[in-house]
Amino acid sequence: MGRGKIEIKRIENTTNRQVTYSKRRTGIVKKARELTVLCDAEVSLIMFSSTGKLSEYISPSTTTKKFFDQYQQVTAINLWDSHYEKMQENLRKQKEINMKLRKEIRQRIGESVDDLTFEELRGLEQDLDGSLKVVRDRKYHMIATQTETYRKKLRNLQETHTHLVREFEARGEDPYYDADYESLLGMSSGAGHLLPYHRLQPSQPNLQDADGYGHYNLRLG
Amino acid sequence: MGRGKIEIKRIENTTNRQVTYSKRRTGIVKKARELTVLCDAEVSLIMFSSTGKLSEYISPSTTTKKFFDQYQQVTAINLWDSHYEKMQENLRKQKEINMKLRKEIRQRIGESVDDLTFEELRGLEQDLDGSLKVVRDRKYHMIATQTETYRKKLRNLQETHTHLVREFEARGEDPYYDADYESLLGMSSGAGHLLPYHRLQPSQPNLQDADGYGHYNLRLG
DNA sequence: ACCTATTAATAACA
DNA sequence: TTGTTATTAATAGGT
Repeated sequence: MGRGKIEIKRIENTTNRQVTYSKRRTGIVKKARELTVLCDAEVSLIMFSSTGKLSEYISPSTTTKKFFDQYQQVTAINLWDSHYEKMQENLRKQKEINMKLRKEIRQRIGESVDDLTFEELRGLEQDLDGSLKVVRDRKYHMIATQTETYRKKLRNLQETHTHLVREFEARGEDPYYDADYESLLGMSSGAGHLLPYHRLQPSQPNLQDADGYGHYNLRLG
Repeated sequence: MGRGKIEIKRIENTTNRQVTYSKRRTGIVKKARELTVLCDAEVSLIMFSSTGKLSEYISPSTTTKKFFDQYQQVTAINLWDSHYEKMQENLRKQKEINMKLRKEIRQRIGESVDDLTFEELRGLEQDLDGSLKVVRDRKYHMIATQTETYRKKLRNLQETHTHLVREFEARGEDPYYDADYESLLGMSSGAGHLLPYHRLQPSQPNLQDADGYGHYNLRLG
């Protein structure tokens, strides 16, 4: 329907394409309106030009939203809605849980303990007592472990020293080195038990802080 | 364009109207498709017949959702999206907080205490110790209060009885009731079990937004 | 559904 | 963009 028949394929000439878009757009909107009126139908026509410009026709007596709703009702794209509902419900639950947790913590901390019944109080006390025991045990275990590590390292060091000394002795080197070594030992440790000829007795772990909060250097490893 | 010109107004004859709808629907969809191809446009055409039947054309390479998104982006019906984003973010935060709270509780209970540093352990121990003290204090205070109440009641009872006895004495009755009263006292003054133990459900906190995270009114108007 | 006279849309051009 | 117009496309009414 024009001065010549055209093939239905993309019009490469930009100007031409835009002119055609404009004219045909007018035409299709007219068709949509006619369909609406003649046949008592509801029509939504939305178009984006290649440049992204929006045009639309929506049959009167129908808002866009209403149209979408109707469309969704038919096509079940309203998964959205249920998703939304679920999300809201989820949020509500999360908040609720949250509050309960907060309250529990508050009580465990010792706040807001005034409105508990005696039985609840007694239960909470026992809980706390148990927890405290666990934590203390863990602490002591940690101290013990670290102490043990420390002792092992110490023992290792001693053995290294022993080997060193034996090497020196085996080589029968200039006694200069011996003297030097002895003085070195004397300076570096001041502890008789580090001397290679003394066997270390298994000393007790240093637990003087067992009842307090001792300052061990626990990051030996 | 037909055997005669027609006025653009509702076709009253139902059959005629439906035939026309069918024919014109085909026509307009063809137009839409041509527009899409010729002009490189995106087109959404949705139609409901007067009987509620849905027909649609949506340009290929565009999903319905994408189309809606694009439409909403242009028309600002996308209030939705931002609401949704906020909600999702909110939910994420709630869950995160939740996890932290759970972890804290677990540690306070004494579980999952193994991955704490020594310092953290020490802090936790002190916390627990403090909390335990608070709870114990509360418990003792409760006992004291209850005991005091009990004593007052007892005293009251005694006074009442004393008055009674005096009345009896004044009336010259046999002091038989004295003995009975004493034995009654002996039985009931065991104290502890008179405390009113109530096993109550943990009180339900009012959860309305008390956590400070605003609750959005997410519904579209 | 199909047919086709007739009207409507529009391609090319200005 | 808008207008003109030759030409094609859509379709109303009838079968």
